[in-house]
Amino acid sequence: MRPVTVYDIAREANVSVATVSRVLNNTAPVKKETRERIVALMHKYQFQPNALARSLTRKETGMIGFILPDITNPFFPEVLSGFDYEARRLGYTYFLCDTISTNEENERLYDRQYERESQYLSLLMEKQVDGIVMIGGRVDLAKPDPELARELEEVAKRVPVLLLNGSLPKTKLNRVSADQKFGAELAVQHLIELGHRDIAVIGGYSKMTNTQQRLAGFRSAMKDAGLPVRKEWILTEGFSVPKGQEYAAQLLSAKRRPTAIFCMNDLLAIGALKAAHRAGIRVPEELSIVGYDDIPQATYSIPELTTVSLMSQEIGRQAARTLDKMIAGKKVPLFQSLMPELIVRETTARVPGIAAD
Amino acid sequence: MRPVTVYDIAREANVSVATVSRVLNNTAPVKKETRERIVALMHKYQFQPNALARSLTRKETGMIGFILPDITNPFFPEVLSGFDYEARRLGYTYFLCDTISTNEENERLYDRQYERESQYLSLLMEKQVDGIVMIGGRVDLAKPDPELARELEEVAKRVPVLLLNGSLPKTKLNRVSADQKFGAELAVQHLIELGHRDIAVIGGYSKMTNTQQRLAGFRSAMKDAGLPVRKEWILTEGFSVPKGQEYAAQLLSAKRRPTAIFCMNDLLAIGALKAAHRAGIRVPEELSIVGYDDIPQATYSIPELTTVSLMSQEIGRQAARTLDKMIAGKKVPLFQSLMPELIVRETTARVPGIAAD
DNA sequence: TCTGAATGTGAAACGGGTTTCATTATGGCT
DNA sequence: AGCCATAATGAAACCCGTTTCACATTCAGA
Repeated sequence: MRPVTVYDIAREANVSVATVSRVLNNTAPVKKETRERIVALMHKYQFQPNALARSLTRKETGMIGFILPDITNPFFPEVLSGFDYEARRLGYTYFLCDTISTNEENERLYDRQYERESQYLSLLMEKQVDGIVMIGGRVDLAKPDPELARELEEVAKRVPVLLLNGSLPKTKLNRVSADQKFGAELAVQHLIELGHRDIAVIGGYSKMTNTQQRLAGFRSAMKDAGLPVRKEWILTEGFSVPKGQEYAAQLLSAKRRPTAIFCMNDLLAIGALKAAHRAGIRVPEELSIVGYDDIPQATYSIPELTTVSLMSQEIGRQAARTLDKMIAGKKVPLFQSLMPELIVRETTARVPGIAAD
Repeated sequence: MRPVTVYDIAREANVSVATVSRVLNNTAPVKKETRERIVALMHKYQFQPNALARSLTRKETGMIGFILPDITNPFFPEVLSGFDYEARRLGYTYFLCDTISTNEENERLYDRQYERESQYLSLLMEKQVDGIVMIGGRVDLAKPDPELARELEEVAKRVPVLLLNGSLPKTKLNRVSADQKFGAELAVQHLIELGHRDIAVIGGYSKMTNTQQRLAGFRSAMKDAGLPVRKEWILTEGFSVPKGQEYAAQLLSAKRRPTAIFCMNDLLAIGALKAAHRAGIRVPEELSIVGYDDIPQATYSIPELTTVSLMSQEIGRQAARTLDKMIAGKKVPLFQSLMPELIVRETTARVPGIAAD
């Protein structure tokens, strides 16, 4: 059976569709009894206006595209849940666009990710979304992908685009990010205050903006404290638990080993925790570990992770609010920065051999 | 600047819009040179067909609504990622509909969840989605919510609806689920084979179908082995890490305590692990723990969790495939069941005091 | 009583595609 | 040479709302 339309309602109410539309949207006064007759019919037939038709003329859909690299990475659900909260409140629905591929064996493949980003960008345009938010992937590259830059600028001419936790230097795209350098400084300063001098860093991808900024934070904190940075204690390229375990195992098996490890995310920190455990090294007594992101899992581990909170939910919320303003044509700052917080839990302690104050 | 339409292309190519549409969709033969002329113009202007307009006539949108209770619960991203994989392959995009509320303090509120489900249902209808998949929430209630049942049956008349890992007894709604009872039997039999006789169960919600089924599996496995079930060792109402910790702590502090705990999900198991650690009880030497779901975090803990894999990704994939068939009007089985697998890792061992074979 | 403003309503155009139907040109085959 | 199937294309209707414009009423104020 065909869904009921404004025409059906109009016919049965003996009015024109214009009038039906008017009561539907409250856009013009309608005589009380006429209105009631129409409303009654709408209820009777459970009339639901076709959003496609409506959007076609109104030129707004209330739909947003959210492009992210991998929903199974717990950082993104956090951001997304903040975004969801505000977006829903503001009357938007959103397409989730995951750019990772998995093969039949459920292994994650990052190789075609960039291609996917482009595909989604044009798909979303066709779907006439009101706005697009992008996080991760090529947005995170320090050396901006010229292809993506060109593409995004093209897209941004037609529909508001917001970049989260990343940037595309040389382009004028709006973005909201956590201050990565500051976050890293927070973490490293904390370790230094605990007496650590031998601090290693693991994880991240050297090509990513975020990683570079955090590394910069690390370096600046070390420099401020007059501490040397040892190249062989900076192990990048990776963001997963296994990688964390691998790098930490490597560090811990060397003759000289660090007393603290700063991890580029919590997953790595969890891996480091496992490596320490396997090596029989106690955390935090013999080794301090600090993570980054403050995903929920940071409190699941034993001991619980000391970490830097990016306030992921807050980023998501801010994204929704900002995008809404952009859609409404209001002015928004080109760049919004959120200050991370250090969350001290159980994986950090005074450096071994130094008495507490 | 106004986006370019088929009319613009048609005018400049000196053809009618019908012809443009034909090359766009390859629905009828078009003379080679005409086609080339049109294609060239499409490239020149970067023509992107308006999906709204297209969907309006075609009466299909390629959009699906995915309703779930809480994206930050790691089980759902797993399912979703499987769903994403297949849905994308089949040419669908989907709206993510999270029904949980969070207040400004980021606390999760479950109270208005049911209301949200209903709101999303009608929103999705208005958006003209081709299909809807629902997981968790009221779908999971053993005593079906008559309101939801009525509503869903109404919706299902218009658009295919698929229920994941749940059911709505008395309704004829398609569903795909993991066999919860079987999964629980797997877990409990494993413990029994290791010599455990004193087995406790924690977590779940007594009103939920899944919980009841798993409990049934637990009971049947115990009965088959001729073991008694102690009421005070079944602690339900909860699915989180803190709850797991709380319940396990309670069990472990009693005079007589179980030698094994079967947890209704991995989050609870992680909590139990923490409780054991705090109580100074070694896992698995003194206490065996088995989880449920096999979320990625199950391998992050120390020791790694023995758990039951629901093959969450597989459920998501199957959902996408099935929904696609339903949309295409093909016949699909009313109920599809996936068999869970036991994943033995490090949290289970022979019961203390009994030598290995 | 007259007038300008506000109320109430319908006809028709519009948004941007798809699809049906009709028409003409073309090619293969007897 | 004649005929039918197929290719190639356009005009117009359609999908389902919104919006503009025009027109008729009603009402308050002078």
